[in-house]
Amino acid sequence: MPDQVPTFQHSWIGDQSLSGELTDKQWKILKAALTVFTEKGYSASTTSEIARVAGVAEGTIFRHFKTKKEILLATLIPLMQNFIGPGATNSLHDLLLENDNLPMEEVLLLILEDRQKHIAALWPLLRIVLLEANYHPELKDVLLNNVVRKVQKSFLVFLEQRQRKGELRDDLDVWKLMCSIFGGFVTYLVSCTLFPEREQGKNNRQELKVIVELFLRGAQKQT
Amino acid sequence: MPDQVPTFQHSWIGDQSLSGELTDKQWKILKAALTVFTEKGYSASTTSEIARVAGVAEGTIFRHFKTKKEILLATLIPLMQNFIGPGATNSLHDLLLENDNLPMEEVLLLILEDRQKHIAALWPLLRIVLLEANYHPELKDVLLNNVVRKVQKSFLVFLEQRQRKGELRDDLDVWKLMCSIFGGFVTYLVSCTLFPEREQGKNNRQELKVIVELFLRGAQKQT
DNA sequence: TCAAAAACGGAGTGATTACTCATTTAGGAA
DNA sequence: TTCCTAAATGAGTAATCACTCCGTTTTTGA
Repeated sequence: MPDQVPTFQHSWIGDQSLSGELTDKQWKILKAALTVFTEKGYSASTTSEIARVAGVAEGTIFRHFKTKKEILLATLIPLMQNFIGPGATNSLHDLLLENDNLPMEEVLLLILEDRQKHIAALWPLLRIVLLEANYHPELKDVLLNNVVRKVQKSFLVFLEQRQRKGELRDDLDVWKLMCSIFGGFVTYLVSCTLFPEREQGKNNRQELKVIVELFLRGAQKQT
Repeated sequence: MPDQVPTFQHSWIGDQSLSGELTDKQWKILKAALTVFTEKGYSASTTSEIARVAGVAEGTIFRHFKTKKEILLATLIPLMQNFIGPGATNSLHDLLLENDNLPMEEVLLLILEDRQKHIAALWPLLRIVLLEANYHPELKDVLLNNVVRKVQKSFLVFLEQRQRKGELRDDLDVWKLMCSIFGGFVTYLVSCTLFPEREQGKNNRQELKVIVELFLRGAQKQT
């Protein structure tokens, strides 16, 4: 059997994303684990394959991690805490600071375009996190508290500011407004991957503009 | 080890949902398989546990199904074709026929309430279907063609009718309108399960009304 | 009523699993 | 060079996996 070449390169992972103090071997193991888990899911992955991909002996793996599950957690939890979470909020935060004076419509478009690129780049990682969070409560906790809640908070603050400026209706909960734009956006992303034929040849920015406009017509203060 | 009592009872499955011609044993096996897969996922489930839950010998399983994967497909594919798919479209179809004369807002509210109940009742089944579709293309195909596309079509027809009546804007694709209401609705459902504390004590119907109103303000023809 | 056929049971198969452990290797200090 | 220690190794282990085989029981049909 020939060696399989991993189809998914984790080029976006910096050394600091997994943990501060990692030996060369630990680093190789976690990177290999991420590759294998990403391709087959946790249950269908084997420690022997992780060892093979990492280029170390199987015994070495269990010198650094007590169990297979510990490998999963040691891989995904630091990535959520140090990479996915900060990556999601920092970029959003900067974007909001820099464009505070722009009209709502343009800021939202910038945000959605930025998020779309970000999600696309991280998709293999996000996919395995979302899937495995269903079976491992430890992952679900970290996902909720270090990613979901933080992104929510940043975005809610932004919407509340705009609400105070009078650019958004104040007769209903900002949460509902967030659900509306978030839902429309995610549904568009899903629709792009499930039905690529539908979105082919269309201008992505134009499509995002429609989503923003549809949201704002519902969410803006009545003139 | 004491026998485990399945925590998820598939009381909603009718005999005809899985297949027309099933022996008693086959029926027991598929029901047990569904229970076990639902709890642990496909990869982490074992044929010996399925046999135990079904109350048959492990050999009996492989008399009826060649492989473990065949059990998965024989369980989920008929359920999608005969139960999830029809259940989703029939109810929608009836509801639209009966309330053709009602204003858009009320019909949408009825639809969302109906869908919410339906999804809640089927959730354990839908969950395993959505999760395993990520790893088994055969499931993904059936899910797309026998569930997603059919629901879409029914709903698109409804929206197009209302568009022709002048109740919805005709300056943009109905698809976008569908994405908008669908996204807002699904996001609300997800938010209810992820953050139950947020929705506790609130009137569900009232919350759905807000979603509908938010959508319609964006999607209705400007007066 | 009875023989042929089909269904069933459960011990058993080799392969594979997560994980262990005695041994080897590597690298720095004396 | 010669230790010493910690890291790395890979053959090995018991358990478990999906799946088979064959004797027994049940069903079928005439």
